[in-house]
Amino acid sequence: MNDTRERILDVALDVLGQHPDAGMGEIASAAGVVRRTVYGHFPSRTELVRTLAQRAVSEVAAVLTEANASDEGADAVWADFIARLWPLVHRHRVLVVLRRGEYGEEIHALLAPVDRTLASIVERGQGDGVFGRHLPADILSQVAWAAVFTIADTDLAAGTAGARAATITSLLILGVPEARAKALADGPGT
Amino acid sequence: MNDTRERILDVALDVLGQHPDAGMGEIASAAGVVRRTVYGHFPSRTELVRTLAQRAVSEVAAVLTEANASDEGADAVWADFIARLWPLVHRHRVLVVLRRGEYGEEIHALLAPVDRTLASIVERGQGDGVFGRHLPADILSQVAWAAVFTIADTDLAAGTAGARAATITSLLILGVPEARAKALADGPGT
DNA sequence: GCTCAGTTGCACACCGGTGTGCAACGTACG
DNA sequence: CGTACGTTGCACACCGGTGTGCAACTGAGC
Repeated sequence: MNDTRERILDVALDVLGQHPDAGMGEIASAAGVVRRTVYGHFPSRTELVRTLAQRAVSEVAAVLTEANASDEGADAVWADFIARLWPLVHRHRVLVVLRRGEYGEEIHALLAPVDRTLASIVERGQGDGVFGRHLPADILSQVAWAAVFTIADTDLAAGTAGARAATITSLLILGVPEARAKALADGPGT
Repeated sequence: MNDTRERILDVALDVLGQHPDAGMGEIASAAGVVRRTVYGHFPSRTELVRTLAQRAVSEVAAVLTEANASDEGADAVWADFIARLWPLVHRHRVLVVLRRGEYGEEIHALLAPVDRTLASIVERGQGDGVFGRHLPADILSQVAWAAVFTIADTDLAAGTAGARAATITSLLILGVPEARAKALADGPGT
């Protein structure tokens, strides 16, 4: 089957997210296939990880674009983004995990456009007074972003509770008052 | 010299913090010593990492105990803790980094008392109404704690700006209003 | 029934890191 | 001066993961 390749990529995303040092053997058996078969689809482990990372980044970039298309305030855009992102947050866990170690440089480069968009949203929010100025926009966006993954690693990961928690927490980091953060997390409208 | 052992531990802390997969050779040369010498002080890489982790954890535990000894409010205790922790935050980077991968279990166990104390502080704060209830105390403390290290990884790491940013951000996560957070970050008094 | 693509199950060479053994060296301390 | 300890610079065996080669098998489509 040609969807073997797809299955390998999907499984590798999970496996590497949990255990970034997993070898080709581990990935292969998780995909219900033999190590040799993986090499039939990807010339090297590096190449597998590369395509994996590209796929994950393009998915998050798409979600971000959708959320950013709205003409809502920066806080609503952020909340919308986190809500959309949540169902596939495990697909990015691998990016966060892989960002340290061998592939760090490469993934950082792939993520650069996303980082920039995030920073611009935060910057706009700061300009409008809905976000705080306790940190420069680029760093602030990174910290808020990272918190989402921290929460994804907790017990809350499953269910909608996680999405709500991630949204509220990241908004708090951005300097949004608690009441407003909760309102944004609950109702998609203003 | 017998302080060779100390130097190895110190250097390993930095090296592994930056690059958790560093080998004995890398650590050795960073310590200005030959690989064989490291094995003269530590029977195995595992043992090196173990003593390293114990040392780092006991340092942070000491700082936490100091901060927690005060009878201030939970928010002031937290701010005090982060301020004290900041100068040696790089010594824990290694713990955070190592928490994923091979030594995860072990480090998690070492950190358990710290985690518990942190959670109890947050719980007290929630009871007093100074911290929010958007997350259960144990998870909330972990997220706030993790944010400190996220900030430590940014450009702000050096200087007092980082300490201030880390304190404010973690307090925001805990649900402290921005004005109060800034006040706590600036003045040690109420 | 034949073909062909994908898969399997070995075999192998290679590499890098680990941990050990041992002889030689230097030097601080008696 | 001599000795004793820490360090050095090899040597080596071992292990686990990578990537390749090749023959055999399977199964779906012609």
